[in-house]
Amino acid sequence: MSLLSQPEAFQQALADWYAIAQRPLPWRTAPSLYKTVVSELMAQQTQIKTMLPYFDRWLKRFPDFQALADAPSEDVLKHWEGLGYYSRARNLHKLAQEYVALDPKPSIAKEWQALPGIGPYTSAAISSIAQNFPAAVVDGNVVRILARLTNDARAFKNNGEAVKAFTPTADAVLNTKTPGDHNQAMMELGATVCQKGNPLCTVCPVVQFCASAAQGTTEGIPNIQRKAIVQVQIDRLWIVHDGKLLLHRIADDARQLAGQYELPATTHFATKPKLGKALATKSRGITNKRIKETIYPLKPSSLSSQPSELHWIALDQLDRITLSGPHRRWTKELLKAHSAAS
DNA sequence: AACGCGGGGAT
DNA sequence: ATCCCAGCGTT
Repeated sequence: MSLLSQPEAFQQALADWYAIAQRPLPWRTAPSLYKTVVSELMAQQTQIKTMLPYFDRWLKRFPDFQALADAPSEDVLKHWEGLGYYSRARNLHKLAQEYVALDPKPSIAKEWQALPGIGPYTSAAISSIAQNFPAAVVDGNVVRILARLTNDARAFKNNGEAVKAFTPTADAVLNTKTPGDHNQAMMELGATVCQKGNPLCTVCPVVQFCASAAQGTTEGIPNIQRKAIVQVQIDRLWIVHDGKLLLHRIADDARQLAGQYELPATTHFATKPKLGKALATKSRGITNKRIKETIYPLKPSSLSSQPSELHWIALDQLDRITLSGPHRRWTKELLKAHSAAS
């Protein structure tokens, strides 16, 4: 059996599997265009499992395009807090405002792509899933599946190059009768069976079409180069006084974490504060950085000056502001220890 | 074409 | 510790 000579047989095997194996996701049980749009924006570079609680909260607070369009932006950002890639939230907000004013509404992939936050992948996903438009999605899952099905061991410089390379194949195997289910089935297969490590070929519904399975080369495909990881060290301060915590507010026009709060770093002060024994050391990875952050306790009396971007936030008001994800978590941890100690 | 953007799940 | 995730916008 060959993928490209018998695309209909491949499509059928995939569809039969998807009908029984698909996960019950909240945007599948009672589908709507709005749910499709929200889920696709949230799913960009984010695992489905990670976004599920965010999706539910979002739908409760912003049940439709109009409610989202009317919401204040602080509210929108607050509901995205912790999910990362915050431009997605700003784009989704703008998208809702543009969408409610649009007439006629977008109905094909190219029209969706004109809206903010919608690129080639998301336009194909929305139009195929919600509007039965025949556009093939090419995400990380689809790249992996197609590279393996065709036993393509080429080395790609980055993910974008691989996406481009497999787009013609994705178009060629698309089931144009049921493009939405076909696209979701491809991604579902990649997420649950054709995984990066330990692919479950013995239960794969399309293994008979898979050239890499026949050759035993599946696990090493696709071959995509990665960027070097950069190590970063940041010293931060834990300054509590009179029931308030000193936090740094990132500028609204910053490229990174705009408008969000974080624990102040020593670099935020004109003269580096004198540090004692560390309160905690945290390590995390983001994109191509490995960040080590050491948090030092400091008495406010030892501060020489206070830059304007630093703000005292009452401890019982912390839930009202948006902190970057890890800093929200650490703040909660340290407050717990702080109250236990006092 | 290359780069920056977050945070977390899985191994 | 490392890879990668239902990618996009900017440079």
